Amino acid sequence: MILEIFKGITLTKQETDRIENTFKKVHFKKGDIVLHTNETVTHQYYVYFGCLRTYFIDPQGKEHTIQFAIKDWWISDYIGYFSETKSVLTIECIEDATLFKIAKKDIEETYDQIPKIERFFRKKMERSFVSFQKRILANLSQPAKERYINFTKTYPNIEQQVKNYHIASYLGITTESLSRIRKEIAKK
Amino acid sequence: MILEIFKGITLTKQETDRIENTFKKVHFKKGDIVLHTNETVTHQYYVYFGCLRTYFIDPQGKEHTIQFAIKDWWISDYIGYFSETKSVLTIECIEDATLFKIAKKDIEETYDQIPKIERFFRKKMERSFVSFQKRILANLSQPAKERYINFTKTYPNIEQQVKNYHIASYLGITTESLSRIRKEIAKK
DNA sequence: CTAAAAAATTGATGTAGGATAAGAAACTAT
DNA sequence: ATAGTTTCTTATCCTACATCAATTTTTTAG
Repeated sequence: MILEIFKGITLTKQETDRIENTFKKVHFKKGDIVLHTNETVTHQYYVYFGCLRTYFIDPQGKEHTIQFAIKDWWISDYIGYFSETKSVLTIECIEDATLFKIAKKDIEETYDQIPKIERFFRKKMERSFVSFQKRILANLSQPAKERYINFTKTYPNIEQQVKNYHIASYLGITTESLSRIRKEIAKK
Repeated sequence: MILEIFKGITLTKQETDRIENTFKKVHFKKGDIVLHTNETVTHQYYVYFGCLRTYFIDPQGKEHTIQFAIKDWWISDYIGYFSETKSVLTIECIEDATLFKIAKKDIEETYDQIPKIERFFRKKMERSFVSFQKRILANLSQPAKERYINFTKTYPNIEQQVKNYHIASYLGITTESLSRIRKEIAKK
């Protein structure tokens, strides 16, 4: 079951064992906080099922959603995780979820032992990088309505699982504005 | 000289040779376009000196600066580069520059031969990922004035080398707005 | 099934930053 | 040096989205 994560990669028995020993299965209930701010970010998480998000609370107390994650996505506070600083994001479970978590130190050891795994994560990182760069581009060049339409097209599976105010805070607008945008789209 | 890029990594003579053969030194003049849109993105570039930027031209014809690069930074249209699509960004030289360019296919071969190099690029990717995620966060949570102040603090070396309208298009505002913000800051 | 809480909508009003237009300042090249 | 070009500034007006304040609708818990 853990091996679904690495489908497409051929692994020896020994490698499989190692991986099965480093990933831990964990469950969270809707509303649970997987990671609070100002904690050490020791793990990243693979979503086996359910839905989570990471968000940032700005100095005015407003939430900004950075990332959603559903089945087969990975999630963490990657700012804290990669730069070895205390968490700046909160990871919240927004639909009951089963995750596989892996410790940063374990994964780095695995990189030494199984280069195929290091490559897998390098490529995953490259794909995320592309999507975050596209998001910066969209934020700079499109009005809220277009960003919302694109969001619904790009992440139809996510839209069904999350609240409107989660989407609004991802798009960088208020829940009231999103409501007006939705109304406008609906009447056509 | 090329090896400055990999300072901190110990390489054998053979590895050094391979690297010296795959990186090509190239010069560009201020105003030169290193990559146009809608081209195949075959290379990424290490800046030995000079200054470049990548920008996106939106459907209304407005430019949006995605990235600057000065000495010791890397630059490319990473959207096209990693996702194997035609370029969506333009790479422009904004101060006479000397670059080392490396072909994607060469670097991927190098990854097979020198795992230390794959690791170097993985870590570089992780650091970029962090900074782009911080930028998304800043764009979502700060007004233009604060984003500008942070920009000047974070990239003092870049500010001196680029035009105000480059900075404006990086911050997601017009050059007129940036002018007002600068005036406001100056009068205090 | 129902009360309470959470989420979404709607309306009225405010504001940061955009658009347009013009002029001033700073480079650039002869 | 000086004409031409590019960049920056300033002023006026405008718009997308925010804020505030009620409701209405939906979800949740007993």
